[in-house]
Amino acid sequence: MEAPGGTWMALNDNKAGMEGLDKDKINKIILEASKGSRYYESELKKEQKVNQRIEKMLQYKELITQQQLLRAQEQVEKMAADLERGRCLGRVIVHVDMDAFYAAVEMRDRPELKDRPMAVGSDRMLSTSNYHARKFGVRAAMPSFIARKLCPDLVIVPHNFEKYRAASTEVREVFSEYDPFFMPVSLDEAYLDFTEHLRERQGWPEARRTHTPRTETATAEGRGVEEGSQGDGGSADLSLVLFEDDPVSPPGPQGPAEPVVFGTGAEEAVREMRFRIEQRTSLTASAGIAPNMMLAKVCSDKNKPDGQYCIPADRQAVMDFIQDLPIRKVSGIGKVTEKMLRALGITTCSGLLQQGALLSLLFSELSWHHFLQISLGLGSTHIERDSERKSMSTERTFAEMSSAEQQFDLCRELCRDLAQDLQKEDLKGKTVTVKLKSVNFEVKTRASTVSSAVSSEEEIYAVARDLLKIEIDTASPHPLRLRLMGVRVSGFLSSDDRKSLQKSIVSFLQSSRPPGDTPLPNTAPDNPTPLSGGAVIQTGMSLTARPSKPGRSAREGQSFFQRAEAQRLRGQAGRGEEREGEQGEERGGVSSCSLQQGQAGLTCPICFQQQESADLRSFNHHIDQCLSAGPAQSHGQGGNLTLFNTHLDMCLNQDVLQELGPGPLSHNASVTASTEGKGTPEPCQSAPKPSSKNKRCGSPTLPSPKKAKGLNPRNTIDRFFR
DNA sequence: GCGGATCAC
DNA sequence: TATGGTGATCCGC
Repeated sequence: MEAPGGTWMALNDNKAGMEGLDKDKINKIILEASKGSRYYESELKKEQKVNQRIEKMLQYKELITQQQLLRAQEQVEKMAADLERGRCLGRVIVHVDMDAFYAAVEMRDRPELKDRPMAVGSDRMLSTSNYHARKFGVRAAMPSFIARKLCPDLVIVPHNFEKYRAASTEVREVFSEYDPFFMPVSLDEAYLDFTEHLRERQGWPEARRTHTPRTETATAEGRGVEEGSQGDGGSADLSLVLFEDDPVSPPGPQGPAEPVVFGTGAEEAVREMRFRIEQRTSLTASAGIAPNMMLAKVCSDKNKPDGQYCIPADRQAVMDFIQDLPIRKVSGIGKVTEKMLRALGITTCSGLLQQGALLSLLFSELSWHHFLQISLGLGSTHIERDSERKSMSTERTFAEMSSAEQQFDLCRELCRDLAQDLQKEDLKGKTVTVKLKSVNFEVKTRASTVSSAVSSEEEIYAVARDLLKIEIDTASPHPLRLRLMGVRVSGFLSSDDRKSLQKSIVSFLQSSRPPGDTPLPNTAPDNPTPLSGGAVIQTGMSLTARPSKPGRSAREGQSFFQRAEAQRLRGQAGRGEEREGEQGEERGGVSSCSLQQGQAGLTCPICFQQQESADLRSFNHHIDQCLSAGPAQSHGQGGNLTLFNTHLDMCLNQDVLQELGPGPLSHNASVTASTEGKGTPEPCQSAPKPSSKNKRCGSPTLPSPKKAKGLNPRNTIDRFFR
């Protein structure tokens, strides 16, 4: 999905599809509609702040001496040389982006929308628009009332996420044939590593690269008649084979459903993938091919819609491409950064390189390293799957709310929703954050970290309520006039915490064994208060057990069975509407439970008798029975317990799963290992990711941050601009 | 750990 | 009349 963009209030002409209305006219309409509104005033204020930041930066720049600059220049050059040495051109990275995804899905399913300007969204805000509407200046993240002013005939279609998810699933199935470990960014976007595919593809016979177009009548709507009103005329007339890549003969002109043969090179392979996506979904995709993710992402935008662009694996080609590339095109450089850099006279990537020394003196280390990498056309060459989530939140915008009572009610409601979401992923966190936005669009967040992780409505609300109360009391006697409230939970238990809890569970289970049995040497030493049997029994009684009280140790709020269920559900449902929990399908889940589930059903960990039903709920019920009957009932054998321990390990701990070594997960495991920075035997190191969570630079070819810091600790003067 | 900002989608 | 929701990260305290 295209980013909102826009330079403050004005229209962002960054993107394609701006042929219709006069840009000035569009901007005028937007301004007219916005002027005087609280939103507008707030935007002005924000802009002022940025301007001040820039002012400070420029003032500081004046203080920089020639000598400082020379020293900095040296340092930057050294760093650039190091980066250059680590440059990797050996991988073929592809970024795929579906064209106007939501809008395209709606148009596919409702052909009458096809030649009308339309957008997908709510009454208040648009998610995306079709290319027809874009000519009017109607864009993603635009409020609907402005869109209607720009284009009175605009049709606004409400979201239908089920459909988008379904389409996305189909697209991803195609992706996985080229890279089973592709990295989804959102429903409509992904990075793929084509390197392996291309290696294999070299030996493929033509037949394996031949695809027959679907006939027009194959599906309900078909892809309809492209009227070629947009872009480069759609892809109905696939002129695929006239590309350089492969000498295969073109199909006869307009032959009915003539098979299409694709070449063996990167561009042909990507063309083939896009062709298959369109055949499969009647949706078009754009793609970028490049030696790294940063470049691939920029490339996919270049020939949008329904096009692709390739930067060959050649240093000069990369540098040529980078030369005049506007910095704003690079993912991670947003409105504010662009403006700050523009104030320094930098608008293109080559400018970043030329002004490297200056930037190293004006920006934080992380920032100027990032800039330097961009300026050299470097980026990550390894595609890592999503890491574990770090927070979960829910927030809502509403008509002005000033009554404290209502605010507390709403807060509770948000906590309830959030608790439900947390439970779906079986998460507990220690930090609760409340977000408030006033009717003047001023945003405040207030956080509190508690000693034991929370996940239930009551637990979260207990914290959130206090935070909210402080704000209300502080503002008193004035009421808080809110337009938005949100609640977030973060600080999730680490996998180490999970391990320790899982050991605790095991030790609990041991405690229910008859005396005389030697206990497993498994008790968590770092958990001074192992779970009391009562606690587990209480909270583990059933899947509908009420939330646990505060003050308990980690994760005990849910039984193992609840968690197994949660994990299973996780494998089916995504995380959210737009950004899904992608790796759910590949990791863990019920598949790892086959150890016990297998043919006959599940084995009860208490009585060690097989249960017929594989249904977790009834199984859980059985456990309840067993537990109520008391430990005296249990008569397990050591063998079974060991087996069960193993099972617990597998089900409870995804890290353990990965450590289990080769197998379907080995790729993941190796990726994880390499990102740990423990020496990467790979031919290509992942370029140090600027915005990576890893503070240290992953590549051994990089100078240590320490060195840079020691050189000029005061270099980082971002704070002067704030 | 907290809070404000920035960014992506 | 009227400008979203979710998640991540960075920076300076």
